[in-house]
Amino acid sequence: MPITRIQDLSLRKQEILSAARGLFSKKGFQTASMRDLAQTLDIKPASLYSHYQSKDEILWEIAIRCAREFLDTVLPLSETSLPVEKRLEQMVKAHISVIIRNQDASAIFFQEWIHLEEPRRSEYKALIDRYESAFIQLIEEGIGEGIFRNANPRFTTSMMIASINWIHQWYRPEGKMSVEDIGNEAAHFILAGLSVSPSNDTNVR
Amino acid sequence: MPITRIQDLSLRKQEILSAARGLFSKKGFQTASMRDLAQTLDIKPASLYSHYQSKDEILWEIAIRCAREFLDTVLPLSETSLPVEKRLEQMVKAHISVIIRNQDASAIFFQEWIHLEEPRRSEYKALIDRYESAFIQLIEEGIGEGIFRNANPRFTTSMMIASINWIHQWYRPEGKMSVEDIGNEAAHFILAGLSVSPSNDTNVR
DNA sequence: TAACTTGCCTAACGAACATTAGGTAGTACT
DNA sequence: AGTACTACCTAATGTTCGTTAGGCAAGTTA
Repeated sequence: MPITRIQDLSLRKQEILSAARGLFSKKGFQTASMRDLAQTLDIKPASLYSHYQSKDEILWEIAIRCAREFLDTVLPLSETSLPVEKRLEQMVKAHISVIIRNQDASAIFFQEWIHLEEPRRSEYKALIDRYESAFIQLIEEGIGEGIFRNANPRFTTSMMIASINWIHQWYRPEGKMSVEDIGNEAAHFILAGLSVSPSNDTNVR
Repeated sequence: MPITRIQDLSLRKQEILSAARGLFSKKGFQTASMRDLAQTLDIKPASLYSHYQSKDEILWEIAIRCAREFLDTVLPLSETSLPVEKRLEQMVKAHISVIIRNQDASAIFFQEWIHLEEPRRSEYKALIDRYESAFIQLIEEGIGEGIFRNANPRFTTSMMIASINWIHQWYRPEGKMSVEDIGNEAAHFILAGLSVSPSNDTNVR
């Protein structure tokens, strides 16, 4: 018996979460059944309930752990003493690396959480809002300093995060782009999109 | 040339599709049941089968019509005699206007089509690929002309479309941004992200 | 040794699911 | 008047769903 009472998940619980992540992200939460999950683990469906009380609880565990990973990894980078554009670049790259390290969980972080039952869904939504707010505030700060062009911070954040999140849909480790390549391309795209330098000829003001 | 011929629908069929669009986009295809759909229309579930043979067929009708709308509206703009960056700007704005005109259908165009059964799913996928290819080719053309920076065309297209598509998730007609505002912001963001002007970037060749 | 815990089992529950069979009014055309 | 079509109905099909009850064998602890 371990001395620490700080509860990490049992090995079995982790195995179940891992299998569920794969299933939920591949087929979607509603489509993946507890029977599917049990079969993946080579046990009977009822046995899952020795570990988790409900399907919703499994979704919740996956979602909340993934959310924490994003928040803990990315948010601290918004408060360093680096210049605004450097901070944003780091956040974008960090966000991408979290996606790629947790590709299955990311699908749940972005999409499947919507199927959480209340009150978990609201609690989760608040986390995401907090996450996005960090980006919005950073962009506002950059605009205030004249580093970024006068964009709509909320709109820009939405576009930015949507464009990055899509990575989880197509990224394959064996593909041509490395994580660094993706981070560089994405950061370049986004920072250029925010730069004050008048792009060569677009006539948008 | 046309992959699937779209015939005109009876009034009742249109009403069913309209209700289904709302339901599928709001709750997701799997979550929304034929019972839900029937209730929305104030008829019995079995009556739906007088009009459509299956739930899959309803999803298919919605998806394929929406796909046609995107392809017919946006693709012709890629072949005009305008400069590359102007064509891309028009395509982005046209894509956005289709999203906003068909907000419910767009959710299906982007996400719910995945639940189509074969062989419809593959046929649909081919349409989307054709759509994306037009953007990829345009970006390649722009890079070749030295108008766009040396980005990865496929990656950039993916980010670009993902960022625009997200609009259907939050746009509300009563919100602060008009369709024109959104089109301008998005086009600026994307074209600036592709411009050759080097911003503060680490890996410019 | 006895009690407790863990992790699985068999078996079944009620509910919800998409779908089908067969029928009936009302309307339109011949 | 007869035919055919439209748009719905009632009733039921078989399947799958999440979940529960109760039990059993092995390992751990007292």
